[in-house]
Amino acid sequence: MVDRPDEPDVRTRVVSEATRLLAARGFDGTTVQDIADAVGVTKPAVLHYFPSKEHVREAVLESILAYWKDTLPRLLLAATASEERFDAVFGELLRFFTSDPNRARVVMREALDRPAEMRKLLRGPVRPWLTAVAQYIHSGQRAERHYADIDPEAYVLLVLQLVLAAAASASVTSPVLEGDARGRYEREVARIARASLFPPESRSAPAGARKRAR
Amino acid sequence: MVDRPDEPDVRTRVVSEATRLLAARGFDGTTVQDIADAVGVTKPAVLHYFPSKEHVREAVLESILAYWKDTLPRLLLAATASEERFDAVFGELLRFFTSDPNRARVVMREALDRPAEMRKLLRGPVRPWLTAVAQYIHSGQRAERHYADIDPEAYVLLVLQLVLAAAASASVTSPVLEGDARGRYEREVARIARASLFPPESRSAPAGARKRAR
DNA sequence: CCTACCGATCGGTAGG
DNA sequence: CCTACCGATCGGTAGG
Repeated sequence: MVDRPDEPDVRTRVVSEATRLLAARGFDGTTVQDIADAVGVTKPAVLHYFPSKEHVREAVLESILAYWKDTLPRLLLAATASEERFDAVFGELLRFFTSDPNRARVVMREALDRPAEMRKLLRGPVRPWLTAVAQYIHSGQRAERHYADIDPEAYVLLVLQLVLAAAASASVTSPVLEGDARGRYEREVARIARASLFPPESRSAPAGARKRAR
Repeated sequence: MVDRPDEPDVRTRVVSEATRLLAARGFDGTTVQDIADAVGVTKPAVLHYFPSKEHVREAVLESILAYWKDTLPRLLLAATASEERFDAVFGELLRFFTSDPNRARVVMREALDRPAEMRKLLRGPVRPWLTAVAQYIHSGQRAERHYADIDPEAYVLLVLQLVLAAAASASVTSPVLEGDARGRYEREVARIARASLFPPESRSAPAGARKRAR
């Protein structure tokens, strides 16, 4: 357990490199040797810290979920106004996943590879937070801040998916866009999420067709 | 090469079963033997029709893309009005992928597993169609039918992603929703795509259009 | 299309 | 006795 104090311990580095490799190649496409090579240790060394390859996968997913277990409640409780709350949660969601697209890729692969486990996660530990956010939208609907025909639960799940998909595939889709592709892509994600939640202000209504440089 | 006339030939059945298996387990998680067993032939039989496992993968992806190469131009040319065009293309997109979620899963896995190839596809053969749809949105903006601040190219890419993600993961996210989960999910996808494109009609306008901070 | 195989490489574990 | 590993190789299975 004792380690050099000036560098991250092997466990931490395994999780970090495994995140990168699992995102790029998937679980079956990554060997324990690949992870060991990336960290700079031997394969048995990796299997000393994690009893099996499966344990590495779980640690990677856990490191991503752990962040939100702490952050989401803090964001929801800190913001009081409705729009503040949207900006705080959505902004952090977008920032977290675009700042390291590998996190989004790992989550998407997990949903594809192990749907049963992901379902269990959504119906269990994640559920209360989805419900909480949906509840805020529902309140906003009663106060006529949001569109009346939103399905709050479905909206929350779909915006989450949109952010994940956008972050995971920005490097693939960006070359299609000219100029600041990443910026354009991220701004449009935020615009879609916002425009489908908040009706436009009267002044910014359809009319003023501003033409976009391109 | 000769086959019974009353049942699909082996090639077709391999593509069909491989779509299912690749969607569920991915390329590295699927063995040629798995495909052979699903079809009811031996492994060498599969490798008789397709020179390698890689050729099976390409045939699966091709069978999905081929549909759109025919359908998209037809839909774009048939509809004349702007809203008709949106409904026609978006509706068919949603129908195609939700009617067999495995198609969406295969495309998503392909984007994750082979980003370079997917990039080439987007910049090459798919590009003209993305541009065409974006161009229609751009025209709609000039005619003040759409929001002025839409980034058409980014919007098209993101709606495509949203539909793919929604279709691919409906079986995972649906258990969170009560009642007709699939229906709620699909209706909300359509609502988000529409509400972020078309400003609301005046009658359905936001009651208390409030000011947005940020 | 099957039976019978190949070179290689997989995840995991032995003794030291 | 423990920890933190290494070199070597296990039984099985992959694509072809």
